[in-house]
Amino acid sequence: MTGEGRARFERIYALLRSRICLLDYPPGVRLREEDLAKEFETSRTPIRRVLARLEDEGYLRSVHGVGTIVTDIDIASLEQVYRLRVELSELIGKLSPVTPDEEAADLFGAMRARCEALAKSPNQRAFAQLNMDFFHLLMTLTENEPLQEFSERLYYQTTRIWLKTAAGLDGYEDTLASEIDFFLREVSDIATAVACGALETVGQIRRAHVAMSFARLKARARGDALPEDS
Amino acid sequence: MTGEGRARFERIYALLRSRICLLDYPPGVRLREEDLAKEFETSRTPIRRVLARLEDEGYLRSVHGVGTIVTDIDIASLEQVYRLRVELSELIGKLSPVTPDEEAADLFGAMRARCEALAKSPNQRAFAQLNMDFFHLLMTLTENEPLQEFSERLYYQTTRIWLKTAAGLDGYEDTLASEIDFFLREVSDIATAVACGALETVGQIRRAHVAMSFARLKARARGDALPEDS
DNA sequence: TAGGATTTGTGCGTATGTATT
DNA sequence: TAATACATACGCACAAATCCT
Repeated sequence: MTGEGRARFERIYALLRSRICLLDYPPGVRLREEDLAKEFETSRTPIRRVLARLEDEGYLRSVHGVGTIVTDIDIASLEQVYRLRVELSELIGKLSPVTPDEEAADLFGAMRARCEALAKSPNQRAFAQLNMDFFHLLMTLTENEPLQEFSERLYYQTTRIWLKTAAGLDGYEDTLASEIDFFLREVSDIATAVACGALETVGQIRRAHVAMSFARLKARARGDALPEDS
Repeated sequence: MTGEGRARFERIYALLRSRICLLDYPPGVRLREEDLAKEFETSRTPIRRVLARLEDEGYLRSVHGVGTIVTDIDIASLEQVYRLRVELSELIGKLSPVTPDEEAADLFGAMRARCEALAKSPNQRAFAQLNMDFFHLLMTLTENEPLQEFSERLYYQTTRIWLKTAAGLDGYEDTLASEIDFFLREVSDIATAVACGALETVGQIRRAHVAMSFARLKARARGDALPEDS
């Protein structure tokens, strides 16, 4: 695959994955090749190429005669994904970290500003988008491509389930506000560390926050009360 | 994809990947969809499904009008892959390690025996196969599926390049014998650790050997003399 | 430079499998 | 249980791109 076709492939792939992970296509939904072909003004063939990749990566499952279904994930599998994600998070600061220049520091500062604005008017979708943007910014701190690729896979898999779980809760508005608060602290701490050029510290902060995020997710799944904000 | 078609897909995928990684298809070789379709007695369509996955995983690159070419990899990229592989190796003992039963210990013992036999009559292809079998046996020690999947990707990518580099050297017979010797030690140490149920130790031994293996590879690429066997 | 040979990419009709009535 | 509707899997023909003479 090369040239123009390649570009179209990447575009459709990124868009569909984004829809899956932002729950525009929630787990269980059936995607129809024909509909997608019509939307992207092409035939079924290039669409099938994209769906095949999304299936290989675990976002979809095609069943002959039925349809192409957005996968769900059980809590046990999710735990495995999260545990690996925790370990990989720290490697950002260990494997080929880049020395952040002033421009990079500014980008992290801008991220903090966006986060503060969000905290004032919480919104789930905006939070999801900001979270995703922050992830991609973090990934620019390492030049290790396999690490980038794997981190991305784990991130998208966990995030969509995180969103699904969060959305299904009673009083999820409080939860959302609370999560945005935790996230603001993370972004803030990491922005500071980046400004100092302390990449290893960035990895450790990230690791801690990913781990805590999953701990809160499990706690809520069990119906526990959240520890008070100190 | 489901049922019979799925099984065929997996079979062809595993076989082609094996051919790529054992250098039956060395880097640069052009695969023709038509030929593969004939060999597996099917049309181009299912073959293209397999090639697409192999391309997504980095083993192949399809170029419109030219062919589907087995990728090569530069030493810089290989270093990135190896460094991540070193880190993931240790996780076998940390993320959902299984408690090995007597049968598992026996399997590792059998692996050691095969390795000792190989040391007496070195053979590159047999070594590659044994190495691959040992890898898969190691993977049974964790139940973390994402870790299994990523480790597998990194293993296959590094192994084929390792083989390519090793095969191209002057006096590679000595190198081969030496590498088999190192490998025998690794298998032996790990078999012992498994027998003790010391999974964390298994991960540490593995990590050390993966790291040393890459160090030797780089040293040979620079044309250094190998340190003497003590 | 032009044209023919070759190979992958695309489009679409048909086969096959599933679910529902 | 059988028939019908419908979606993916497959195979083939043709378009598009590249290479070589």
